[in-house]
Amino acid sequence: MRMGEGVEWGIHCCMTIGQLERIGESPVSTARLAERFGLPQQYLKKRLQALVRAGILASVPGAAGGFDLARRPEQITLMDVVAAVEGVEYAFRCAEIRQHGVDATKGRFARPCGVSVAMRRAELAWRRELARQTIADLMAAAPPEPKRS
Amino acid sequence: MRMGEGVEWGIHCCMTIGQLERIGESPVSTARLAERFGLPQQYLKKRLQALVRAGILASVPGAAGGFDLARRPEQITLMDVVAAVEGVEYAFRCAEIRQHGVDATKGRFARPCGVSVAMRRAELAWRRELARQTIADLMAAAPPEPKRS
DNA sequence: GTCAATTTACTCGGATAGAGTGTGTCCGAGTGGCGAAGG
DNA sequence: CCTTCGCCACTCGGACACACTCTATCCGAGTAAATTGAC
Repeated sequence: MRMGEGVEWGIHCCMTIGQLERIGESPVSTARLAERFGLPQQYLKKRLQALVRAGILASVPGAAGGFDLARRPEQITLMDVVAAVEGVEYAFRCAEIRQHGVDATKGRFARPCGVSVAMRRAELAWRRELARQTIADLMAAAPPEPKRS
Repeated sequence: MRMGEGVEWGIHCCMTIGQLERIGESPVSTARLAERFGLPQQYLKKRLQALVRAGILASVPGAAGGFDLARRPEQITLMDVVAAVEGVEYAFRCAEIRQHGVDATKGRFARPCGVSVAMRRAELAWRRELARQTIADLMAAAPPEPKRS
C-alpha cells in the first residue's frame, strides 16, 4: 500500500500558504510553491486543484493570482487534505469473496463480514488521528517562513 | 490510496485454513481455497507464497500438499498479514520536500518534519488496531466451516 | 501376503505478459495589472 | 495632471502521453502417495 506524494505536497503547501498569508503575501502562485519545494510546477498545480474542489484552498485567477486558504488553518485537518487528494474511499475494500465461492449457502453470511469490520475499525482509528491534527498545529511547530527572496 | 485485494484473500485464507485444520483437513491446497472463494487459483497461490516467506503459513509440497498455519491462530494478527502482503513500509513516505527548495537554509530543518511525525502517528494508530485483532478472533466470529463437498 | 522400487499425479516456486492507476506535461480560457493615448 | 481604453503577461483549468505497480498466467522442480512387480 502506498500513499501518493500529493498528500505531502498538499500539506506542506497549505502550511506555507497559511504562513505567507499571515505576513500579507497572498495569494501564493504555484510557481513560488514549486520553487520553494523543488517540485514540478504543472503537476503541483494539478494536485492543488483537488484541494480547491474540496473547499480547502481558494484559487485566485489573474495576473497576481494564486492560491489562498479557503478556511482558517485551525479548521483544516490532515484528514481533509488526505481525503481531498487520495479520495474518500476506504483503502480496504471488502469484495465479499466469502460469498463468491461454491459453499455460499444461503443465509450463512447474513452478518457483516468480520474481516471488513476489523479493517474498517483500524482505518477509522487512522482517520481519527488524522482529524485530530490541523494545519495550524503544524504551522506552529514549523520554523518561520523567510521573506520573499 | 488503495489496499491490494491480496490482503482480503490472505486473511480469509488464514481463517479457512485454521478452521479446516481444526477438523483435521490439513494441509489445504490452493485449488480448494480458490474454489471456496471463487478466485484465480494461480494468482492466489502467488499471494500465499508471501505469507509463507513471512512465516505465517507453512507450505507442504507433495501429492496431498497445501498450506498450513505456521503459528497458532491466536498468534497471527491482522497486522502480520497486512505487512506480509503489502510490505512493511509506511504508506506515507516523507520525501523531505521542505529541504529541496531554494530556501533550504542550513540548520532550519534540524528538527524532524512535523508532517512526517503527524502522518506516522496516524499510521501507528492504524497498525496498533490491526495488531489487536488476531485470526483466532475472526475465526470465532465467523460461521463454522462446512465439511468437504 | 509383504516389501520395495518405480511410476505417477499432485503440489509448490519462480519467471513471464497484460491492464489499471498514478505521474508528468501540454495547451487553451480567463482575469487583473500596466502602459499609452486622449481629454 | 487625470481618466479611460486597449494590450499583455500572468494566472488557473482541464485534456493529453508516459511509467510504474498491481493483476493474471504459464511452465519447471520437487515430493509424497499410489501402483506394480518380485519375493
